[in-house]
Amino acid sequence: MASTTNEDRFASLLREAGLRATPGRISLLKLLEKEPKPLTVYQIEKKLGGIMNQVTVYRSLDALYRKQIVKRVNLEHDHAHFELAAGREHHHHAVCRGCGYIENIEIPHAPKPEKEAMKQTRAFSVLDTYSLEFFGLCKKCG
Amino acid sequence: MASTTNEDRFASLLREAGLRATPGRISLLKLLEKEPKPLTVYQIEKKLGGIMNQVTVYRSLDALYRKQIVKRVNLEHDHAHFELAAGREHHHHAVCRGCGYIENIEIPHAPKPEKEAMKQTRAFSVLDTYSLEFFGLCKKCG
DNA sequence: TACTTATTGCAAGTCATATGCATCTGTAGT
DNA sequence: ACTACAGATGCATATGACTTGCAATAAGTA
Repeated sequence: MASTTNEDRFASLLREAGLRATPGRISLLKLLEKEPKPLTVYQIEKKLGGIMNQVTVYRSLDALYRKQIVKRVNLEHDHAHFELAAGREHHHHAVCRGCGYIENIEIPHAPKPEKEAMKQTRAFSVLDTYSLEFFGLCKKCG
Repeated sequence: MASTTNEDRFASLLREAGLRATPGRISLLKLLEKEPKPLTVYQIEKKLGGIMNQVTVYRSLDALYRKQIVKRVNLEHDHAHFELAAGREHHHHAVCRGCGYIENIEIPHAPKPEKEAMKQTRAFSVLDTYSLEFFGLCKKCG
C-alpha cells in the first residue's frame, strides 16, 4: 500500500469542503503548496501551463477562497494574490514598491492584535482576521 | 491680516511638493481633510460634485500619492481607497466583509513592526511603511 | 451504468483605471 | 502686467482584471 499522496490529501480536502475533486483543482492546490509566496491569477495560469482555462482559475480560486482553503492577499490594488491557507502559519509580506517583489515575513511571537482592535470599535461584532504587510524597496530597486 | 487659511495651507503644500496648486486639487485636499475615513475614487468624484473630471481625480490622486501627500489603502483588491497622509497619525482600519463598511482603528502604543520585519529579510534595503488592517463583520451584517 | 448537478470552456460583458492628444492654466521670468 | 512654457485638464478611447450566460462535460452517487 502506498502512503497517502498529496493527490489524495487535496482530493479529500476538496470533498470535505463540499467541492468536487477535479484534476484542475488538485493541480492548482499542488502548485500553491509548492509555491511559498502568494501568486497572481496570471502567474497561476502560466504555471499551470494551460491545463486550466483562465476563467476556471478565477472560479476555482473563488470557490477555494470561500471555503478558506486559499487566502486572498491584498498587496496591490489591482492584482489579487492567492496563497494556500490550509495547514499554514499566519504570516506577513514585504512588498517592493519598485518591482513588486514579494517576500514572506514571519514575526515571532506576533501578538493577536484583533483583541485590541475589538476594544476600539462598537460597530463590529466580529474581527477575526487581520493583515500586516510591509512596503519598501528591495536591494535591486532601492 | 487674516490668518493662514486651509486654502493657503494646501496651496503651499502642493507647491512645496513641486505640484501646481490648482483649484481642483485644493478642493480635493479639503475634502480629504474633512473626511476621516478612506474614500474610493468614485466617492471622491461624487463628493466633489462635478468640479473635477473623473480622469483628473485619478491623475491628481496619483500625483499626490507619489508625493506622499495622500495614502493609498488596499482594503479590497478591486477598489483603491485614499486618505490624507500629511499631518495625520498612522492608523489602521476595520473592514466589514459583508457591506464594506470601514472604521478607523487607533492602536495605542503600537510597536514599530518594520524594525522586526527588516530583521527577517536580506532582500530589502528599506521597509518604511506597513499596513495593519482588520476584517470581520459589522453589527448589521454579523 | 445511468443520473444528477457541479464544473468547465468559450464568448462576450462589466468595471476600475490608464493613455493619447488637443486645450487650457499656473507659475516663473521679463 | 505680459509672455512663454511645462504641467494640468477634459474628452474619447484603450487596457486589463475580473465576471457572467450558456451549452457541453465530468465528478459523485445509487
